[in-house]
Amino acid sequence: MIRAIKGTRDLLPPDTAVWNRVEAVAREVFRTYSYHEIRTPILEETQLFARGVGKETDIVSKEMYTFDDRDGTSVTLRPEATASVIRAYIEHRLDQKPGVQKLYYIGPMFRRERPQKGRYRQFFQIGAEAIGSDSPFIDAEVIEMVVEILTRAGLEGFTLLINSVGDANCRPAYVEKLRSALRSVASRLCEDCQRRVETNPLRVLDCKVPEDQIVIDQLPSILDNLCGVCLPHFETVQAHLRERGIPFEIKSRLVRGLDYYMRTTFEVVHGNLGAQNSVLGGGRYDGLAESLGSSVPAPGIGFSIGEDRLVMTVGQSTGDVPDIFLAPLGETALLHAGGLARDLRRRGVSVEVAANAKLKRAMELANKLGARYALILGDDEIAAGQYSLKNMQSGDQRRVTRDELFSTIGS
RNA sequence: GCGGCUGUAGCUCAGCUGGUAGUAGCGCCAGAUUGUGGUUCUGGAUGUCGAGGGUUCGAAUCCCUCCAGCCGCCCCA
Repeated sequence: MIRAIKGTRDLLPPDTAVWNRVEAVAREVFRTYSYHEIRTPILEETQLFARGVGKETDIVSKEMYTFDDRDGTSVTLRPEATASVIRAYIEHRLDQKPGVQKLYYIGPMFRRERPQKGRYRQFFQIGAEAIGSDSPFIDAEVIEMVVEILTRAGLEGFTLLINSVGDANCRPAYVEKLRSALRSVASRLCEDCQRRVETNPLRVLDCKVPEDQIVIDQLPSILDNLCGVCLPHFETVQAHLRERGIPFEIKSRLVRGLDYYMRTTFEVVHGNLGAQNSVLGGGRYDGLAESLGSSVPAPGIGFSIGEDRLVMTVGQSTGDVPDIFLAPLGETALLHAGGLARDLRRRGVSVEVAANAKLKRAMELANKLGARYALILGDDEIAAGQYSLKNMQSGDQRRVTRDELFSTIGS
């Protein structure tokens, strides 16, 4: 048997109904914040991610699906979408368009990790980017929007974490400060952290080993080391969030794994997701466009929601059920039912027709499918210009004319 | 990439220390006389017991390898 490859999966009904609902909510929220959809290719030149996401990140260094195209260029299945959106922004000179470019996307991403609960090799993200403004107002608006999407999608009990990771001005100095502080306490840390002291000191802050926490809590905080631009920026973002009544927690140890983040970063976590407790991550990336070759500055901020994780958390669906199930008796009635089904469908009614004529079987199916009504069409009904309409829940059955049928079901 | 656990019908599983697969539950299909579901009863279909190899007279049961899934590490969404 041929099966879906490791880390990928088929989404089947009724689950797809939940996916569709979540996406519909997201699109509706995006619309009200005047974001517009962008669709970029799933396949990109490898160097886009090497330069955009960062060569040293785990994503680029060991998780990408990369292969040589037939002409020899190295191509990659996108592991995230921000780099592509910025590429498109530069390529199509979207900086020439009026106002802040607000773009959103929904689609599959690919990372070759070990699959786990909430972690797949093909996974879906719902994300957005606001490009062309470095105002903290935009940061707050983006965060508000994401909270709105999660809430309206039905997510409960989540926590919004925010932080500032500084910029090219203050972060390097902080990293050095952190590194030297770490060297003096390294012996009290876990093996992984001892390695990180040299490779990536910021990652120590994200360590989950309980014994390390006491040591880590004593380390210098990025928030005490922000420069004269980053600090007021972060304070303004917080002021806006408070003004809008959005609850958040400052987590100075919140570190992101993509190189392009600067200043504001944020994350939403939820308890039901196991080790993969993050539903969403995002942040500001003012230098990204330039590092991808933009001749003009294009400060931006964005996020992406892990759709698989969101769907997992907002729960099950019973799926869509037919409004009415037609049970024609005999070939003549079936012909008639075909036309009637078409007319109902044109009125927006969802209809299923039993093609095999046995009434008992038809009623059984109507019941199993959860149809609200069943309509029996025998020769005598058709001759009389009336159908037998049965309410499947109450069991009531009555004769109705075609017009009565439409007015009963159509609403 | 590294650990741990798991892998028997569509689904959830039983099958003790090896003896040649379950009357299990749910689901599916078909019946219980003529045009009516949800309850009940009867019957039926479906498995190379994850794959390959080994031990053995004999393996779903023991051993090895692989594959897949789950959980954790790592990382992230």
